[in-house]
Amino acid sequence: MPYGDRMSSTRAVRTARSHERRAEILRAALEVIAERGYRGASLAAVAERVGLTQQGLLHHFPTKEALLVAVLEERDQWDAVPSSQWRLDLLGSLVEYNAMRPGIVQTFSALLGESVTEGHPAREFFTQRYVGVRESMAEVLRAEYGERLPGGLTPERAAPLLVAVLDGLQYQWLLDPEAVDMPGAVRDFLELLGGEG
Amino acid sequence: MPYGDRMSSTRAVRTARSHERRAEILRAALEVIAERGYRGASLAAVAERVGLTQQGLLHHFPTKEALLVAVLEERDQWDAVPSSQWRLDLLGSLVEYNAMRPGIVQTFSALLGESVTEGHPAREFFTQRYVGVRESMAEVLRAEYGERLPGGLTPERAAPLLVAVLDGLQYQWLLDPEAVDMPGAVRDFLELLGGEG
DNA sequence: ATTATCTATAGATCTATAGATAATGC
DNA sequence: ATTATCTATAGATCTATAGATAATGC
Repeated sequence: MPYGDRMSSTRAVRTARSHERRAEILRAALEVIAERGYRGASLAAVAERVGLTQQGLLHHFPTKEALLVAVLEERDQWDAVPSSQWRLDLLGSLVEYNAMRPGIVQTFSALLGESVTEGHPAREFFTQRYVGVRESMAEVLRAEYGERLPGGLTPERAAPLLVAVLDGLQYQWLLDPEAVDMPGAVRDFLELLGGEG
Repeated sequence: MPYGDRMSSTRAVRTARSHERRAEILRAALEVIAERGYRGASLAAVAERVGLTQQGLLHHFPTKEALLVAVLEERDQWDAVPSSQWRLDLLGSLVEYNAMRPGIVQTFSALLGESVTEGHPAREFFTQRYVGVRESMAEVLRAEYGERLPGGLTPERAAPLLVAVLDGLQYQWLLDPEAVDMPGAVRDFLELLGGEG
């Protein structure tokens, strides 16, 4: 189908360019949100970072909220945690990796903090995300330990604690990286869950 | 000293009135910050809640930042945690109490989240607060268990975990109160720290 | 022809200052 | 006389819409 081919290859080029631009914008948005939060991030600040005017940016994302939604959807990175294939002893390494990317952690933490306020466009996203993350964590814990962890908890009781430790440590670490050994603390917690060794 | 007396009683009345007004404003600010965060909170919204114009409010607090500082200083409530007199088994009850005051928890959590962004006026406050809270928690743990907790951790290693659990659970609970038993989870964690019983 | 980007601009806000007026307490 | 509050307003922003112009790819 030459016609179809021409069409789709044309489109492919166009969307490739467009996707590139969108990706640039999303990267910039991620940075600006890390620095100022979503409410404090202006479209103009994001646009400037990719050499566009604010109105030029709105060609790619029709509203500020659409931009945030795209940022949230893009970032399965911060959903890299779960999946039934996961092994618990990878968690320490994952946190070590996060500790090398303070920007991402800061964007995530700023958005999570804002999301508890009323009418925040990320609220539903985070609510659903935590439902899923708790379930996945419980699965991972069950795969590792069965119905009862060495520490005595069921996977379902341990999961929210594990998630809370990860999130809570991020705030302490972002505020005072020198004072908090985030990966070390996570490993401490895993040992606590898993019994003496 | 009749003169001194008259002076101070006059002042006492004035400051009493003024303090009352300031307290009203701080309460309103707490609410508005819970709903919209600090950056999203407008002076006009706070003022309206106490029946003032925005300019009238600025008579009591000269800038928006001064208002936030006053809010943070006022709230030793969220610093009610530490002190060497504390007993660890009160923590569950404290969290139970917090679970009945979602407004306060939400204000705290929204501010903590925002505070990791650049140039946020609460950043230094939270950084210092966590240094102190970790130290106090370590002391409390040491008073209870000595140099080594039953779970195997030192007080200094356990303290950031305990604090992280408290903060992290608050976000999960604020987003989905039905799904998260915050006081129960805290008690689970305390048992984990303290060994089987 | 379509897509990307720009200029112009409307319409809301927002913080903060200046200065007038009312209320309070000697 | 001091304190509390108000009106008026400056000066910045901010998001979003309308419509023109440039670039891209048939």
